[in-house]
Amino acid sequence: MTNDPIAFEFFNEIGIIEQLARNRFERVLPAGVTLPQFNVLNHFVRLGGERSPAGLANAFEVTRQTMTNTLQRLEAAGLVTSRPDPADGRAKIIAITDAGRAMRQRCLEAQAPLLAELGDRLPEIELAALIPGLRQVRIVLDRARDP
Amino acid sequence: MTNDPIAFEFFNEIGIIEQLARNRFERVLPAGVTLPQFNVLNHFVRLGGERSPAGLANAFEVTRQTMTNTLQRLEAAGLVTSRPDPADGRAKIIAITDAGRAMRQRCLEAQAPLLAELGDRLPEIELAALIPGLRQVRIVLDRARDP
DNA sequence: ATTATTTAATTCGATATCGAACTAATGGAG
DNA sequence: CTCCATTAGTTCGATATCGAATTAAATAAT
Repeated sequence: MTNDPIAFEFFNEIGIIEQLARNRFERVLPAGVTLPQFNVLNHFVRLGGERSPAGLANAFEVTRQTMTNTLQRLEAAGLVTSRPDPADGRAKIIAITDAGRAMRQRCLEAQAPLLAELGDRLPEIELAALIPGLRQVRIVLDRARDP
Repeated sequence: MTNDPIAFEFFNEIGIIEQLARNRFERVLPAGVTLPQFNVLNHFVRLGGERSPAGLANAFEVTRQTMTNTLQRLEAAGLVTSRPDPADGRAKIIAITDAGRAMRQRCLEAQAPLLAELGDRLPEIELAALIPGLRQVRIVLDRARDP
């Protein structure tokens, strides 16, 4: 149908899927919480401990400016706290609050029906089969960053 | 490592890849042209003819508001033209200009080195193997839209 | 020890994107 | 024909995201 390079087709599908998935996820999240915000809360709950803004930016592959923005909104909503790093005058230390944990839980519950619905339509086996290949692509792209 | 649902892992990889790929694409585009803008120009050149804003919005899976925004920027830059649809008083008809075609060509040339670099690191065979699965996921997600 | 480079975080301006709400035109139900 | 629901396009406000530039602190180089 088209004779675009394979890479074009590939990234086209990726882009469309990302858009559709983000949209569906965001529509079921509790009011005021966005997907990037949820991802940060989820990160804290899953991995525990505290993190620097730069560490979070790195983990999510966004710039520090972007993470600053997201963290400011989370802090304004009382979902995370921020304190100076005693060991490094430039740095901050971000921690999740109890309200943040509760909100993350609410988000999970809100998403459960959506995940179940997707599970009906997309057998997990099919998704699982794609993950190793995607991970490899991600690693290659990641390694090819700015250097 | 984690015991998230498979779907979570999947969409996580999708999201990160999309972000990295978009970033790399945009950095090689000529100044003033963004990825969504290029995609519209490319669409016109590949498929020919004219299109309504709503048709373009549908093709790219974005809202009409978003497409209005992109088209206004393209028109301001002289890369597309807009005229009323004689058959429907509400509608517009968008067409690419010669400048738009030239710009699309410049974008392709600017991206060639990047595609070549990716080709070195990501054998096309691997990408090609993932495409059918991705397409299926995309179709399922697309079908599950707003109803 | 002084200087230069790197790193952390931020601010600013731009674009994309969505949802909500609006206007105008179309088209179908009575 | 009249009224109402639908559709096309737009405007507005919010969030995410990046690149560029700034400030301050840490680290390396000399």
